[in-house]
Amino acid sequence: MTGAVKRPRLEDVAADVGVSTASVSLVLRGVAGPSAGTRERVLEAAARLGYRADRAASLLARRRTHLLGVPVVLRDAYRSELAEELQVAADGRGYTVALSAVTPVHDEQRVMETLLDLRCEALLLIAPDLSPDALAEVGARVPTVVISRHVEPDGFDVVRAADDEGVATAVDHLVGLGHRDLVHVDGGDAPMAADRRTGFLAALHRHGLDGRILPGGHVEEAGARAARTLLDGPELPTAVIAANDRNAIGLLDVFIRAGVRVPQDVSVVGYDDRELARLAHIDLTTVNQEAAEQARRAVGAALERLDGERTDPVDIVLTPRLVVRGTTGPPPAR
Amino acid sequence: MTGAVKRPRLEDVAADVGVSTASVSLVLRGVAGPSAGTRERVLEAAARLGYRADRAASLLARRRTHLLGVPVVLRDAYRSELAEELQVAADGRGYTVALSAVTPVHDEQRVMETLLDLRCEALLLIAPDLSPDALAEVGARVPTVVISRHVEPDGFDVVRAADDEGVATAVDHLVGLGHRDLVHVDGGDAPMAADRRTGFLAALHRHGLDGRILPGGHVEEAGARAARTLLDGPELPTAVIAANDRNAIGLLDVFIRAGVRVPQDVSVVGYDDRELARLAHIDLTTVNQEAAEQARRAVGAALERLDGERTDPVDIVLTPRLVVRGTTGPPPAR
DNA sequence: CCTGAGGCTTAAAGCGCTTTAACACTGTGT
DNA sequence: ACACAGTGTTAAAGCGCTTTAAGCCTCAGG
Repeated sequence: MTGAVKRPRLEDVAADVGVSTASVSLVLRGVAGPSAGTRERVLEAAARLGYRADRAASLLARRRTHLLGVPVVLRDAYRSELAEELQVAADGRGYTVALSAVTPVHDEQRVMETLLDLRCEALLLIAPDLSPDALAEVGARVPTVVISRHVEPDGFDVVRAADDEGVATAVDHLVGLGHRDLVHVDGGDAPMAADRRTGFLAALHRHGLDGRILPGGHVEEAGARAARTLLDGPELPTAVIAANDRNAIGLLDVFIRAGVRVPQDVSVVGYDDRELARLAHIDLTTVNQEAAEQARRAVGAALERLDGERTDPVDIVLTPRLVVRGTTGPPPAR
Repeated sequence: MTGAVKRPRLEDVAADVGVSTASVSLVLRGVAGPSAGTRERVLEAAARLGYRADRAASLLARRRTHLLGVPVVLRDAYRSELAEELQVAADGRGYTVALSAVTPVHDEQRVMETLLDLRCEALLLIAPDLSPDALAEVGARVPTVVISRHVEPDGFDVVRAADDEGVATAVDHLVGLGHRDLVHVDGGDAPMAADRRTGFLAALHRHGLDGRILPGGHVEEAGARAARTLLDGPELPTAVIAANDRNAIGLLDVFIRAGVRVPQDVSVVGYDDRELARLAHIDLTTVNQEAAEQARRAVGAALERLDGERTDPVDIVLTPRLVVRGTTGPPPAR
């Protein structure tokens, strides 16, 4: 039953109160002008009639839409979480987030077009796979913020957490516990993998140590594979820093099935601090990327551009935070 | 750089070609009328100028928006996957999906309002938590389809997979393998849990058997807890059917850490067939809910209402499909 | 040669809201 | 009394597109 009760228009409210539509519009948007009396009567009538502004008409008339476009990869928990935080952050600043899913049949480009058709005023891209050139092109068209990806700002802003520092805190923690033989299972060709690799090596060098890097990937399967490789090797390292939490989960799973005790035999560190890592039976030491803060900064950066407060691109780099849980401990005595 | 190059308007294309905006509009929407010559010239000019219709204006003028609203719980992989499938299905029928996230600060009601403000013509609700009354209220306002939830259609349509049948296929499979002592770790007070419980018991009864039900929940933690309970009990069942895949993963994790072999000592079945279940080292036998098909049916149901082809509510029930993998096998010899 | 039909095209009236310039009024200072 | 600054309010002009009725041709038939 499509209760086809026509929704009330501004005009209906105006007629009810006995003022012009201009006054009603002014009151409803909280613009100064109308008297307290008018204000009150308009608000009462609007509430009584259940009036809700027609967004399409409103957008058409005013030049602003107050819509921020966010392409989202629903299969990726980290990106989904960030999208959620973006919506919260945008809401707090009076903006609405329009989400559109990147799927096998809707690539990033296509989703951005859809979002622009909806008249989003800015695009917030969460760890996009686009090339720097493609990003620059987008940035030239519409205010754009790239989130959680290390890329040179070029007509667009960047907000990210320092992956190298994040890995370094993990290294420091492990070395502090006495570990000397560390392995990093990397994220393959994922965008952030390079920084994590260099961060790993650089941190070890600072301690006068060297370390091994094992090719990995960003999903459980890759961690599992890496674990098997390690188990087949001559000697297990005393600690492993995984590319991310999913990778770490796969790693843990295979270790445990093989009878390797964590952290007694080997310590494991993840990355992302996903919900999964916090579960009692996983209890994974990991690195938190401050998603909420990244989201707030990203929305802030977009609004600065929209408000014309800034035109130069910025690169906002946050410091990740190590969360120590139960999968790390002193190395086994040799 | 907000390359503030004003986007071309219909009028610009019309001027370029030397015809009226009406003709251009007609051509661009593929409406019969304009001659082949006009058609061609308009299309050429539109492409050359990079014209894209302003959706807000277009929506305002025509009464339709071709927008379907989907509230999505980003933290829930099953719902996210369904949202993705909905977008694909809608796209195939010429509609666009507007997604909005349900977050701690945006409850389902609020998200629906946002979506309606964007002028979505229908709402597709994925396993909503709303009460039947609340759903009926929504359905009275706007064409609504409830997906993946067993609820009496009441002014809205329902598309779902039969949870009881799904569990029954799992039971049949296990009993066929020789199992006689089955346990179901349920989904607590999640909406689908009840059907899975009754399906479990009914299927066993058909085989002349009885079974135990353990209180659970829909996340890994609940499965882990249930596993500990079972390990502490007098005797392990030979097979466990979990509330869903996440629950099963938690269960498996604890079993494996305790040295229980799967499936040699105990068989485990999940529900949902999430990506995780397919991983080589998990290889979980589980029940697939045909998300893509549910999505197609849901979009179809919504469009039927929008096109006025149907006003009576429907309840479309699909049959889930058991996917046999490596966590199920014959029971241990006693 | 006139009429009517049929094919194209377009003028113009919205869609529901925002915004600006102009128009009352009041009261204040001179 | 008179100009002058507020204060409140509104008429009216869009925003960019769709849609309908009317107009203009051309051509076949009478």
